[in-house]
Amino acid sequence: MARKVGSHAGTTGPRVRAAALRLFAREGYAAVSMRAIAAEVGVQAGALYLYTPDKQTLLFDLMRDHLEGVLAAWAAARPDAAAPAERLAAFARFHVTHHIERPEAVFIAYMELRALTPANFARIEALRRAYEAELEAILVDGARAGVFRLPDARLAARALIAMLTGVTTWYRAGGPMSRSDVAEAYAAMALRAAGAPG
Amino acid sequence: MARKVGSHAGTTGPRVRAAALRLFAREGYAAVSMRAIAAEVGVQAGALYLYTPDKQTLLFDLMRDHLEGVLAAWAAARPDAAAPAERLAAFARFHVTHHIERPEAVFIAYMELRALTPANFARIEALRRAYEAELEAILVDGARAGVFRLPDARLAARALIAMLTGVTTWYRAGGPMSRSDVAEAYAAMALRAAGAPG
DNA sequence: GCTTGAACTGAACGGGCGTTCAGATACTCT
DNA sequence: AGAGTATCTGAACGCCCGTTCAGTTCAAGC
Repeated sequence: MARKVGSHAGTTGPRVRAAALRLFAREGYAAVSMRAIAAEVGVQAGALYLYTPDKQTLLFDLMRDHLEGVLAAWAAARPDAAAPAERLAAFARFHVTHHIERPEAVFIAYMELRALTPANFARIEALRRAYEAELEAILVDGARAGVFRLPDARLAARALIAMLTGVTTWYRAGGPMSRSDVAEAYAAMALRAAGAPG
Repeated sequence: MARKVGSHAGTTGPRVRAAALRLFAREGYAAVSMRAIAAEVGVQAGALYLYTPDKQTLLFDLMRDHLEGVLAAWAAARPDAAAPAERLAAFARFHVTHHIERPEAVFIAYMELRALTPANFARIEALRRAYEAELEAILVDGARAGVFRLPDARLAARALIAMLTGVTTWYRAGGPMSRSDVAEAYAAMALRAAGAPG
């Protein structure tokens, strides 16, 4: 037996990545075998190697795609001309709504860093720092303008990102709060944490 | 060859747990073999089974000890009679200073939940909820007294714990900030995020 | 100093791992 | 219709996994 009916790289490739995303998030990279991913797709393990050179690259590609997606989406949503408080609120709302929609990718990007080879880790870290720098720039601008009261912009950026990202650990669709309710609540807390007046 | 010179269960047992803690934190539970832990201790893999019934229990014990330690330390430090704002500041300072000292245990307790069997997971989750409830009670008291402005106490408790725990992902001893500097900065942000006046 | 039991070794168990590859089949293009 | 190629199978490679256990050695108590 060999090629399957209806098989097509254009559909199998995405299904491989989707299965890997789901399984890596649920069980962890090290605990997921290529055979398990293949079974989820409905294929033998060897077939996966038509779509990724190896397991490590599969993980790396998922992380890179996620982080590049976050950066691109923020670049498109970013209100450049607004005042710092408005920019911070926009960032918080964006971060929560974007992350709440893709908890699996978020989980992987933050938890499987240690599973990356050093070279791949460096590339992912650079993307993470670039995103963190976006928030830090807002905080620095606001502190300079005297509208934020912060102990330290770098520390505050890290604290706020941790707070905002934490939403993915508990939010489940179908609960009492809508996504925009949650985003608004987090944005209000972020503004207050930054010492914005109001 | 068999028993080693100077061997003693009173020293090997703790060394097994210490090695497991370090390796689980660095590589992840699934990626660490019993043979790797044994090598770290300077022993053969079979000897580990004098100190733990199996690998799963080793992980569970590390998590339980950590969480019970957090709860006990907070129970000892907790200022019961103080006003909500002072209690929140105390909680934030305690959480940051306690967690900053044991980043490996914190990492494991938050990242390896998925590696637990369902029964063990339930027991660990109960401890985590008990700790979260401590913070939530402070927030509820403060909101009732009108001294905090919160969207939702449960959401705020989760957001604040995520923010405070995030310190372990970046703080390294020997940096420009002392541990108490960091704890103070986080406590100030937590108070502001809760809407405390000042 | 001898005995006894605690501490540990080294080998083995069955099984799963990531990856490769020759061969078989289904689709596509002419 | 036939050729060529993209897609997938199934078996195999060497290696590592968690756990068990008979046997060996050290340390402690009499």
